[in-house]
Amino acid sequence: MFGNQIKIKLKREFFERKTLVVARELLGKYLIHRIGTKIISGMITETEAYHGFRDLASHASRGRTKRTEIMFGPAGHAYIYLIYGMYYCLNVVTEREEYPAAVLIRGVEIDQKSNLKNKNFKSKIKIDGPGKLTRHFQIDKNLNGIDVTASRELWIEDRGLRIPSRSIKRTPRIGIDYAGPYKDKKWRFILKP
DNA sequence: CAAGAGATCATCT
DNA sequence: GATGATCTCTTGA
Repeated sequence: MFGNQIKIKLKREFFERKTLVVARELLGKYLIHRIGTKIISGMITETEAYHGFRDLASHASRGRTKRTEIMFGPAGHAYIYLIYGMYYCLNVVTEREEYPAAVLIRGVEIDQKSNLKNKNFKSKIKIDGPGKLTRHFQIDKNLNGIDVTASRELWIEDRGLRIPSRSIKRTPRIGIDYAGPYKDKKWRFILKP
């Protein structure tokens, strides 16, 4: 049986809000990638917000280009790009059209079942880092631009978890030392273990 | 443990 | 031609 677990695909309105709110509220939601009959899923534990024209850490601060176009588009679409020649990063676009913003999904926790001598063990495994995450989820450029609120391939679910604010940590974002006054903004959200 | 470097390429100058 | 919203491995204290 499937039990009575709530599973609600996040709608566009969820992503049309302020980027910092979306980044905060994505913690505890479930990222799902379906490849044929195979499902890869995990609970989101770490995000970062990139928003506005001035945020020097955001690709969009360099202007509207072919690559960043998607960040200026409607909320709920995936923004996926290649970084350092070998890793993909998965973002979801937020806020209104024409305002460039997205949330980078940096970490998830997955359930892993291992079978050892006829005994089933369930364990949680953490995947830290956007590059490792996309590698695990088998996400690449082919999914760039996809509408995560309509897709049956890639989406995000609410399974009814409420995350209290005391279990959330905020820190500056990673890998953006060049971002001047924006490098110290606490726009990274982490679900404490 | 911390620090440094290499991998590797789409995107922008 | 330079660089980056990263990761992994190596070196050295």
